Amino acid sequence: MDKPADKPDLADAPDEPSGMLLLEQFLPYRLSVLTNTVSSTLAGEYQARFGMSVPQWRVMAVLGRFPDLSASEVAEKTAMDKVMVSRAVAALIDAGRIDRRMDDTDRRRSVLRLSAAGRAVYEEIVPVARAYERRLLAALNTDDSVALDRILTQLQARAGQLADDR
Amino acid sequence: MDKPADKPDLADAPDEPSGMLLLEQFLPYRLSVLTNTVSSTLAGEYQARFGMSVPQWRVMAVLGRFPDLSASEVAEKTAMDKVMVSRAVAALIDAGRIDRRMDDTDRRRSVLRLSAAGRAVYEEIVPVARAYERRLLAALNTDDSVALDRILTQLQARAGQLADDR
DNA sequence: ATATGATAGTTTCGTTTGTAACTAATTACA
DNA sequence: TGTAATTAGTTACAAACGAAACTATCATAT
Repeated sequence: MDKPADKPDLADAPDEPSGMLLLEQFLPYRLSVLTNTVSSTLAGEYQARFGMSVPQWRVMAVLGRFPDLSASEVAEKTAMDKVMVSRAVAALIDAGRIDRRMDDTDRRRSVLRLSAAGRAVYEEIVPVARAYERRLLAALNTDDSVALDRILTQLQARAGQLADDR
Repeated sequence: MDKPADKPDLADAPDEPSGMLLLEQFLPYRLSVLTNTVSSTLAGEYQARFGMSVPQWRVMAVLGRFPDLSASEVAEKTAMDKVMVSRAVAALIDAGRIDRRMDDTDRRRSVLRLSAAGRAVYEEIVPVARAYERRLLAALNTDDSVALDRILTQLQARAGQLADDR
């Protein structure tokens, strides 16, 4: 109560006058820059080689792990919306990388899985993706790696709540 | 090498067979989902109220802190490319939120700063942005907050390197 | 049965974005 | 000097995206 409310402990933080915002210390901004760097670098690895977009790769990634999902199940697991899934699926079918068959008991649904060619591509990309992640995480010591896992889980949960209460 | 490779127990178990990739544990994916959640929630706060896009807000944020930058200096500080800065600046001038004057000693450059109206908007948004960040970080304990700051710095540095060696 | 509403997925349309080409001004240097 | 190479910033065009409208099928209820 007696603490002067506007003198937070700025000791090791570069100054940030309370009427201003230092973009380079602002968490949403830092996350955005990092994510852009990471995902465009990683995307570069498979875009050039396989002509595949990020949404397409996400669809393949989830079908590689969970075969026989419907498009909306894919949407749920990839955090993509159904329009984007629809377009990615169309392109992947066109490229012969996934197969679709209609569900007999519900003819609105279709069931998706990697084709043989699709699985071959998947199995080439997975090690590349893992290698990238490994090189990235090599920047952290073991404790920080563990902390990051926990932190991301907590931030995502909170960010989800904050998005909901509006 | 002799490990039994085929446990048919793929259900929901968080193990990650080496030929597969569990999207929900993959760092680039988790970063991407978190960033989308965070920045669309935050953007919602000022888009509705001020009709301002994310790129526009970034330009204002950096000009609020560092007046009299050129467009390319803004680009550098915001991690945006010059085309996007050009468009955001045009819209902001149009909305009367920033002023531009030509540099006398180099007539290619122009020098940008918030107008009075722009500063008023800036001063309304800053507390909203800070409040959001504070609520987000409240999900973490002090140690993890400190760790996150360090981790983001290290990951960004590494991601930058990895992006360069290609 | 048939009307109502919900769900799966696609198409359409306007906006945003990225790449490349462009204009204009400045610097390098021969 | 004068010509080539850089740099600041804009414009043009095509691809990517999100929101909303749409088609088709299924579920529910009267």
